[in-house]
Amino acid sequence: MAEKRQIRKSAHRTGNRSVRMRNTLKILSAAEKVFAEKGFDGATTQQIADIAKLPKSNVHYYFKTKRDIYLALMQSIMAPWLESFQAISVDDDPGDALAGYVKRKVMLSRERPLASRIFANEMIRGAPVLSDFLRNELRKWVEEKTQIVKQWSEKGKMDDVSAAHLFIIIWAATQTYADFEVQIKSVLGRQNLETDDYDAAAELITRMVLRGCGIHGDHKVNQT
Amino acid sequence: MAEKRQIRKSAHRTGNRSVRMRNTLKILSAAEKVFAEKGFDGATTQQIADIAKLPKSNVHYYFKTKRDIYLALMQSIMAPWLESFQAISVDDDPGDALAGYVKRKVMLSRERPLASRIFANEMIRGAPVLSDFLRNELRKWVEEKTQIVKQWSEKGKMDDVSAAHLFIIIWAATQTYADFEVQIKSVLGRQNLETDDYDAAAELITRMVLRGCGIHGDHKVNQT
DNA sequence: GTCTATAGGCTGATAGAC
DNA sequence: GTCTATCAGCCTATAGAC
Repeated sequence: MAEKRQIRKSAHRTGNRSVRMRNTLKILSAAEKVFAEKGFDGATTQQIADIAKLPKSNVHYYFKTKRDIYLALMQSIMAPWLESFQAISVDDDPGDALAGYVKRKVMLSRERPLASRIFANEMIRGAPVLSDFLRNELRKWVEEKTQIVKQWSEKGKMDDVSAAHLFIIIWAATQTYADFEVQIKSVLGRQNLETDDYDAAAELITRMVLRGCGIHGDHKVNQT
Repeated sequence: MAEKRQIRKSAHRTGNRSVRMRNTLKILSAAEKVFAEKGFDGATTQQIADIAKLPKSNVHYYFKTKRDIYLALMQSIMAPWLESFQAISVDDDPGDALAGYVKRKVMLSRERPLASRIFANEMIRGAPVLSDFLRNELRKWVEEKTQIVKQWSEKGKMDDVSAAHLFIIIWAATQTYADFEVQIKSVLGRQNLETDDYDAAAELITRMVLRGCGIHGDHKVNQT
């Protein structure tokens, strides 16, 4: 009987966990759409529930508050951002490292445009949720890269440019292809952005970055 | 007696018009703050009224709906944008024209950051209000500039780059200093962005643009 | 032109039956 | 884990006294 109960309990737990995971993912996926388009204040739990095809109260069962959904979502959004941070070390060739970074960021804009828009909304609002991330992780990352750029320029591999401004511009140029997609489709006269468009973007951004840094020659893209 | 009435009427009208104008401006100024931070859906007429220091019903007296406030505001936001479009003609030196355009756009980001953020929100939402502007005016402007760039490159004044992608990147790089101001302050370790920071931004963006386009030499900034 | 009062609807969130 | 019913509060917008 003890065994029986344990089996039932276990089956029950497994069942719950898989249902929980499935619904949690449905909610986060729906929330990504709504928060990206409406911003935090404009988004409603009702819209999220509708898109997730769950009753609103069910959404509140998995996430106590709207803010909790937003926080969970922000975690999943920041993970790829942080991964793209790796690479770029002193031992790299600056041209390869920067070209690879631009390429990865453009790919991220293509693959997760909604994530990029939610991040943009968060920044426009003044980063109420990500202010710690900005002050700590990001700040520290830029300081590290500043040192690397300094060393690269001392070795004569590139000009002495401000790493902070350089990355600000790279982020802006790459993320704009996700955040301002409507505008870009209009300007390019496209119904949808295709591989060629993202390639053209990555190529021009890379050329501007490398030449702007005084880096010459061909560069293999540093895939991570 | 006819004169008297006319004088009174006239005085009355003048009084109304000046009150109307003053309050309309107060509302638009307040709305700029609220729409910039909360987006269209997140903004409330109550917040706008509070910041404008007017009763909410008074706001509805001047603008029938929240959307009307937004539309009026968008007009005032787009005016400087459209002005910055002028300049850049075939007769210009490409280096001077592009350097001047970057400079003006960075200045706009500094002077009207809220306007830039409202525009960003509008694009992120999918441009429900500005879609006509994107399809017509903006599209046409880029096509004109594409021709100019082509002629410049045929004359050997610059490389044959995509004008569309070039301007997309310039817009992104310059507007990011308004839209993502929190992030930039964090990364630069500043409490507030100062003249030097905007100058450094304009300088690096200009260098990247000019070198990316294969334009060499010094360039005077084309102020308009 | 101003402002109080209020309509009518939607919001985030919860209680409690199943 | 699901879902109906419901709460208190806020929302846009308007009516109507002044």
